[in-house]
Amino acid sequence: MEITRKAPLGRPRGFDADEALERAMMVFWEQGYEGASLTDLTHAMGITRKSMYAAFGNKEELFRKALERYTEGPAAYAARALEEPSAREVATAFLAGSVSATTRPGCPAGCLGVQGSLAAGDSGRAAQDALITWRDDGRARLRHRFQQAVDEGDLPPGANPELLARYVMTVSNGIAVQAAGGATRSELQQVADAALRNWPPV
Amino acid sequence: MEITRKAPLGRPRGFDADEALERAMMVFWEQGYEGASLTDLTHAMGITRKSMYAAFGNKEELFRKALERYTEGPAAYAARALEEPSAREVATAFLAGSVSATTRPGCPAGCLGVQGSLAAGDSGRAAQDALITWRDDGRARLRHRFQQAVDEGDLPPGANPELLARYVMTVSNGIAVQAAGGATRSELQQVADAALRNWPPV
DNA sequence: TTAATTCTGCACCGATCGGTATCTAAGTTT
DNA sequence: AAACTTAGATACCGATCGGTGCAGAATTAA
Repeated sequence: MEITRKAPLGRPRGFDADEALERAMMVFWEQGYEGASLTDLTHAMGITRKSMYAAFGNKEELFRKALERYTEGPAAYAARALEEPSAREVATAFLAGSVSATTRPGCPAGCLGVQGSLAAGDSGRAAQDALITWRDDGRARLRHRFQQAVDEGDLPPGANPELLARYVMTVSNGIAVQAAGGATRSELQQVADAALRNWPPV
Repeated sequence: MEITRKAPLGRPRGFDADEALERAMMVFWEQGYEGASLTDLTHAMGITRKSMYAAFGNKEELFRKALERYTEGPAAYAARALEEPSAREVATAFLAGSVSATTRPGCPAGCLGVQGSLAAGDSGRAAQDALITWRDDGRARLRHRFQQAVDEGDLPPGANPELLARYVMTVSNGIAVQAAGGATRSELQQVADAALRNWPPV
């Protein structure tokens, strides 16, 4: 025992799995789950189909892993926003993060969590469900944070954390759609500012 | 000359083209452009591929016609909202219409103009562009209406019709995404109310 | 060296994609 | 009834879909 495995058995893979996943994420982000073919994906990843299947399982699992990477990368603003000291700052940071993430130069316009699979045929149902869960999860975290703000007296006792979370999430999703249609960063930041001009919107 | 064509030559079609288009619209609405296969579409329409091609051209034109029908049907709330007497009522009616159209029982959840083709591969680019144009058009109509409100003194002189239109459209798009994720009508109406609690959001 | 293991590259699988050719049946005009 | 035009059904087209089988190359352990 205690044999420290210095290197895995067999021929080592000839590509960087992290970078390949990053490339796959970009393709899904731009073309959506169903719109991204294995040919598109593997060409962007710089590997063959066989290598992709060996490293990631199948298209569906590749999408799930790309979504995880998206959460920890371009969408990390969401987790950071939750750590802001007040509900107002949480909402402000969340929307500002949405704006910058959906209009980042060098990345596809919009949000992978929205346009990855908003409507789908049979083959895309699993991805569609995964994204619904993903958005629900983000909304739940906002709700908890706003509930905490109510408990702390940061928000008035009558404030509705459920509604506030859905409100912020709705504006964020709308920003993503607008960005996918070509709206610029400054245009969307103005919208975000307008959405938070009276906060909380009781 | 002056021969009044009483009936078109040849065998008359054995199906109602309007109803077939309605069915196709529902399939595109639910599955998106790329997610809806010709098999899905023609089965729902109750006709054969050949009849579909003869009556509508091809899949892309079928989608465009389905989008027109959507505009005049489920999305007719938009045109009606523009006729409201004040900017506030326009925005209120527009968002209320969004809520009810995206959560209508018996129809797919969400908005065809958003989820029909938000992200797409090569084969869906044309549909994607058509929807971007469609949403831009709706936003332009809102902008003109709000400009009119400024001209009439209904909105203060400093109001920004461009921003107001984008704000309303953003919330509407967000409502569509939320609806696609299963949000209920009353939940979304609360969001719409919150978004208009201070209007205009200057 | 040898055996075991795993990655790569290529060809290939059946299924489905959007779109069409063909044939027959059905209707209209003359 | 003849001539003409179109609807409907079926089978089919080449291309692409997601996914694999297989042979060979590369590496580790013995």
